[in-house]
Amino acid sequence: MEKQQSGLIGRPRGFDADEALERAMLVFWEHGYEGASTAILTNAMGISTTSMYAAFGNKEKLFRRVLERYTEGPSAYLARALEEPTALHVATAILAGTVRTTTRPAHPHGCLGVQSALTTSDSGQEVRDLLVAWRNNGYCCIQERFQRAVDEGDLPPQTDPGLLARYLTTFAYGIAVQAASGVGRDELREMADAVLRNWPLI
Amino acid sequence: MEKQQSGLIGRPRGFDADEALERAMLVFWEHGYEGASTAILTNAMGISTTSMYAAFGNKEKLFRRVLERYTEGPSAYLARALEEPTALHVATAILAGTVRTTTRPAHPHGCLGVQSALTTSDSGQEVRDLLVAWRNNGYCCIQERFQRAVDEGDLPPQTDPGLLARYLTTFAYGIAVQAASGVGRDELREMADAVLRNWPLI
DNA sequence: CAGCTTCTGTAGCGATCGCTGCGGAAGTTG
DNA sequence: CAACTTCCGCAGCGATCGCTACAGAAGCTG
Repeated sequence: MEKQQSGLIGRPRGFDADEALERAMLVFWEHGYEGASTAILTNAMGISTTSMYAAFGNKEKLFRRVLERYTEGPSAYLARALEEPTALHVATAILAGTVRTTTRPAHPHGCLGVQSALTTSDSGQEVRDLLVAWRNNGYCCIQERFQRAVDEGDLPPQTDPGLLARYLTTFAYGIAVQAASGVGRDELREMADAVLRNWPLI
Repeated sequence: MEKQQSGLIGRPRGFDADEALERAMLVFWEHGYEGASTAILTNAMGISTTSMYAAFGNKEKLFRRVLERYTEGPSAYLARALEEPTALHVATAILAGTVRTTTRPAHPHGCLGVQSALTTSDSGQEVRDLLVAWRNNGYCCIQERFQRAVDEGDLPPQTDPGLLARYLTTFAYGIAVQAASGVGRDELREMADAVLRNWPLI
């Protein structure tokens, strides 16, 4: 159902699934999971509802694919940041990436992983939980990275890696909300710079 | 339509409008503006849809009333905080109030003003804009308070009140997202304390 | 070409959305 | 009590929700 299983037999798909996912991502990003109706989604994707359901299963599965794409695309700065040599470099890359991604011109403002389903109706609870897990996963990766920094002597030994990761993610979430509210890139970057001048705060 | 205009003539309202608003607030707080259906709202309020429309006009007007109630109730810590004698006291009261309100047991977690309509469908844009304005109003009040602190010599003269207010609100929004994601009160309070130990950061 | 598989456009499913017309019930004023 | 005003339960409005059955079109393999 979800993908062509026989491979090359039959009529091939008449649209680029990758580009359709990209367009769906922008709709979910702007309107949220429940705010994006299948009609708006399929219209933006340039395909019929039938094609969307044949290719992706249903709306929730489409969103899960979109979230994967978001993680490997606009949010990929996080994975790259974790590979920076020092905790300060990590934090710098995360905040710079957050500001850049949440205020990109001609893109929806804010963070898809934050604003897509902070609250939902009962039928959206699973997606809400999915995004809670998504954010928590990011937090855990940062925490582990900071723990490594402590072990390596990059951060003071009395540093609490969990608390420091909580501080950094809290700030990043706040930037996402500010961006979604229309606050400009320059102001957010200036603020992030001030935070980094006082690193590590905790 | 919205309220009894003749005063005492006719059959009096059969429910407590204040308590109905309180219950509606909890529903909007938990499910967001669009995630809270009129059926769930009226059921929680204990009244029929007809009564709700007669008393409050429509769903959007009900939400506006709820937002006023939220501002004067759970979010009243902000107005009180602005009256604290020093900028540090202001910031301390704001962060303490944010943590307390967003993690109150037996209440929805997070901040109604942040999570009710970060993203919406087209029909919810007005409420989304309303909450953007609500958050911006809070920011402006804090900025003006910090400007006063600079004028009074409470903050260093080179301090940028706008940037400092942006920093504080960003952190508060981040706390709200963390709380909505299930992060506990103690951890958030510990983090807020660390931020306040480094005040003013900017 | 024939025969097969898959895709896609139309049309519409049941359910829910926000909202309302209507008539009887309920409480107030003389 | 009668007359009046307002409230509220029932029922249902048109629109939209996520989703799907169906059949013909389209492209593959022989």
